[in-house]
Amino acid sequence: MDTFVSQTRKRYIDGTTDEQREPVWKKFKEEECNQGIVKEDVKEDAYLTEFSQPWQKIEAEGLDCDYALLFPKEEADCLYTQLEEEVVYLTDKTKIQVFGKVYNVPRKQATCGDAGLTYNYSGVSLQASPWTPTLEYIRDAVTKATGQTFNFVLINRYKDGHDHMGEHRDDERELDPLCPIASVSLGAVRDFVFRHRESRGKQCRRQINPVKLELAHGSLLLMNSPTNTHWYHSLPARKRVLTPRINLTFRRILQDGKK
DNA sequence: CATCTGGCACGGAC
DNA sequence: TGTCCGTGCCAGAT
Repeated sequence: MDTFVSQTRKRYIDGTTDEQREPVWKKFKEEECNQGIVKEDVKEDAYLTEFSQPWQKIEAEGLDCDYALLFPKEEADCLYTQLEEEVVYLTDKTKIQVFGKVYNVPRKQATCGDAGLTYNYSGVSLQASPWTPTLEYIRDAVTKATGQTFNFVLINRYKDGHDHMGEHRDDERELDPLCPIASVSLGAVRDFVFRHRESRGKQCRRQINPVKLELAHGSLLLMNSPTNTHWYHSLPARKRVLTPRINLTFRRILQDGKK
């Protein structure tokens, strides 16, 4: 089922392309967040035709993302099930050090990628396992949809709404800063929050509203340059979420850490 | 890329 | 309709 066309120019829900369009915004909470939010009630099948991609642009000062439903529900269900069988997560010895204390990460992690790649963050060094068939399939679907290639994927599994990830930037040295990061979501819908680096803290320099999204089952969020240099992102805990979410972030890693 | 805590907002019970 | 109270969310400290 070759639903996705090799087409590097993205087409949006309203049929326009990058050159033509104005950003389309939807408010998340009217009072708090007048930046963009992807919360359209999309009838996915209506947009996932053979010839168009239903991209939505998410923009703010220094933030540039594209969001689309990459997989229809049935296919996303299937991919989720296959990943649950295929992916071998690191044992719960995945530790992280913050403010001098060592913690287990509040989620499960795995890494796959081309042979020999390692990924370092917050003092942890993760060696890439070989690609699995399902991960290769998803990677190739992302490449067809975006025109971008990737040599590595970080897999995070959040077993329920208690699992989460704190605010951070993906600013590792070995990441190609100009290559977008492609985030594929499968399973439970979770909130996702961007916060501008200069609008954090009690006496922050500037008042810039956060950008809040819901990441749907089967969705793809492309984080384009320079988003990661200006904005932190997080996956906050959501107590009412009772089912798992698997997140795949496809990246391009530079072999010898040059920048 | 962590947890902990206090303040606050929201919503259900009555 | 008003108040009380439990829950969850967020921001700040560490």
